Amino acid sequence: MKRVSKQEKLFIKEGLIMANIKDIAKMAGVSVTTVSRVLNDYPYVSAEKAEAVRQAMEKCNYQRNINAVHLSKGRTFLIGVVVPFSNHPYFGLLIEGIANAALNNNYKLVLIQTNYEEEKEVEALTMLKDKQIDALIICSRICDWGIIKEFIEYGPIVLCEDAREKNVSCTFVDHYKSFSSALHYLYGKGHSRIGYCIGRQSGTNSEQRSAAYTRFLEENSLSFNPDFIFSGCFNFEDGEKIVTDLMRMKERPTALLVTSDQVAAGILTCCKEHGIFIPEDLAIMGFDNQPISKVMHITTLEIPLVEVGRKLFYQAMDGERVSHEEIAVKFIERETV
Amino acid sequence: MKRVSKQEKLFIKEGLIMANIKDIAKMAGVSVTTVSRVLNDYPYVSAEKAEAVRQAMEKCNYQRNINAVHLSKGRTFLIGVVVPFSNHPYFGLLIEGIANAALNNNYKLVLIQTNYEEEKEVEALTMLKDKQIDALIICSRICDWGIIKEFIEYGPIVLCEDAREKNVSCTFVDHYKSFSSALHYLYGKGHSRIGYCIGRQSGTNSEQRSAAYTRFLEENSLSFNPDFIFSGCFNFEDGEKIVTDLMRMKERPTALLVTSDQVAAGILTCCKEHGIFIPEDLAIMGFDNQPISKVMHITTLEIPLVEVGRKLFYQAMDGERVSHEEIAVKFIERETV
DNA sequence: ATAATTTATGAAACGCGTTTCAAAGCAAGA
DNA sequence: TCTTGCTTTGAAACGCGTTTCATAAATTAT
Repeated sequence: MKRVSKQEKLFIKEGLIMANIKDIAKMAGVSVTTVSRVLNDYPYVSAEKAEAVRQAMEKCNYQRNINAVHLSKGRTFLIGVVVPFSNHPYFGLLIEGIANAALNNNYKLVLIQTNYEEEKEVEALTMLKDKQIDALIICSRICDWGIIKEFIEYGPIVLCEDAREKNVSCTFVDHYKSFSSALHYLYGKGHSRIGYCIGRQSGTNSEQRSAAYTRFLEENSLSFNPDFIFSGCFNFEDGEKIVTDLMRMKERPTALLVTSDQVAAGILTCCKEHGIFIPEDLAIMGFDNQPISKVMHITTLEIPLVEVGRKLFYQAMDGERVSHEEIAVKFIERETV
Repeated sequence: MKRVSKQEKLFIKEGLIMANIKDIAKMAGVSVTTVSRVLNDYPYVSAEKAEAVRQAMEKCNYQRNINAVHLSKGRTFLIGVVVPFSNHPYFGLLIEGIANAALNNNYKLVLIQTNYEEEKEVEALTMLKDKQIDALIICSRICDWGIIKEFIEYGPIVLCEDAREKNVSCTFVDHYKSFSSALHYLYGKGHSRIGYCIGRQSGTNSEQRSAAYTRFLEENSLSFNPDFIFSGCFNFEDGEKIVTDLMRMKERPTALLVTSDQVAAGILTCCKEHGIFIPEDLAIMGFDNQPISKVMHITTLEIPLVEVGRKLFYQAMDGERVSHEEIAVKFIERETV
């Protein structure tokens, strides 16, 4: 046991060296147990001893080492959030909802931006295993379910996709249902050449949309044209490429179902520049009801993303129970169809 | 010292109870020091002992407790990032730059969304003090410098504002200079009734812009009209309110300097709907050169935000040195002036 | 009056990994 | 031959806080 010199005692008292709980105990004339009790608002400490502890802490500007607390308690009050991109309105809104709920519950976010690389997703899962985060929310992923399920035993994992057949919690939109209803709405408006724009073609959400589209075509005896499917559509600026592609096509869709209002807004803006009239030449329907859709009068389906984020957080906190929450999608009719 | 029962040994071997370093040492027939040496790629371990350790770890699916590692080593490989909003393109790009650099250097981000509340900013600073994060990047703040400087002793703090006169590192745009040059450009194009749109009126960056505007008016003997300054402009949809305000004004600016391309795009879109011609009736100049500015042909000043984020990260990693990096702003002329 | 409960305190063990220092053997250099 | 440096290993101390269990006194309930 290293003996503390007089010089070090002086430094600790003046806050030049960080004091530890033993220093505080000695200075206050109590045991480390009593100091810990004061720190953790435990009832059985006399008022005078509690005050002595508080004064010692203030004199030394004491701050406990949080890693020691985490080791002892087995919790870090950090929650991991996996997103493919930070700079994207959809995920920005999810993060906002999660972040606000987290701060209201004394949790902090660890943001893991994956760029849709499996290795990064596994890093996030490993943080759960090595106890660096108390829970993990996966907003979008590329890794197989088989990988995720190996980590469930280490802590709560929550998905932002339909996981009703899996033993993890989720908050999700039934994309098959909402995509189908949007397709039927467009069909009811007289459209039979309908295309759609998505971010990527893999993933649970995208598979559901694809299935809905295929089913829709069959039900209505419509032929499938692969050129009517546009992927890689994430941001406003991606609308430009879609319009360029449309201009080149002999046979064009007369309606586009676009899985992001931002992209829909980009398409709309570029169509105006190229003399394509909306909705006469091309009807456009968005998703999410982001603020930009109101400004530009885009017909859309509303998903309350901040609220989804909030629910994801509370599911992650409820580590005892697995729950599956479906989010209702609301139809917002404006001027683009 | 608690004696481990035969049942517990079996559970550890089968991975039903998490093994600790002592279990691995016993199973491999070495000391915990040797196990730690293997874990940390220390050279002085014989090949056969290293292999025995590795096999024991694999058999138990061993994962060390990262909080114990952090306690021992005094580092968590977490970096705090303070942003006012998650859902905003400017901060989204900064975070993207920081996040990519962080992952390339084995660091993870702890995202603290403050909604411009001082209390939240102090929470972030406290994480530095209690050793939960190794460094802190403040992208935008509301708290006084007096608060920040009390935390410098606990670890590296990096600001995204001009902090050349302070003992913290920063990566910044000289907003006085760039705002001045933009004002002079508009003046040179014949405009004397020039307004500007900003997010908020407080903060280092905003003060510099305000000073540049005041100086510009004086130099050119132009009168100050408070109605020409629009604040609360963060997103595309905020453009709508600005255009509504413009329509009500008797005396309107003939040019607008807008501190975000997103807002400029929103203004542009709404002007078109209200019969205001760009640039004939109103010239618009943006900032950042976000992708949307190219699609909509907005004249702008380019700030490479992803690169700024990257630089902020590397400054935070260089805890030994204080550095101040000015970012050059590049003029991009398009069609809105 | 006796038993049970509450209040208050502290020594020591506990969580789990890292590091220091001692010890021993071997090889190279003076 | 002696000294120095390298290689290898492990016991014990260290980091810093939390919790358990023992002890004693005071208060309340039977």
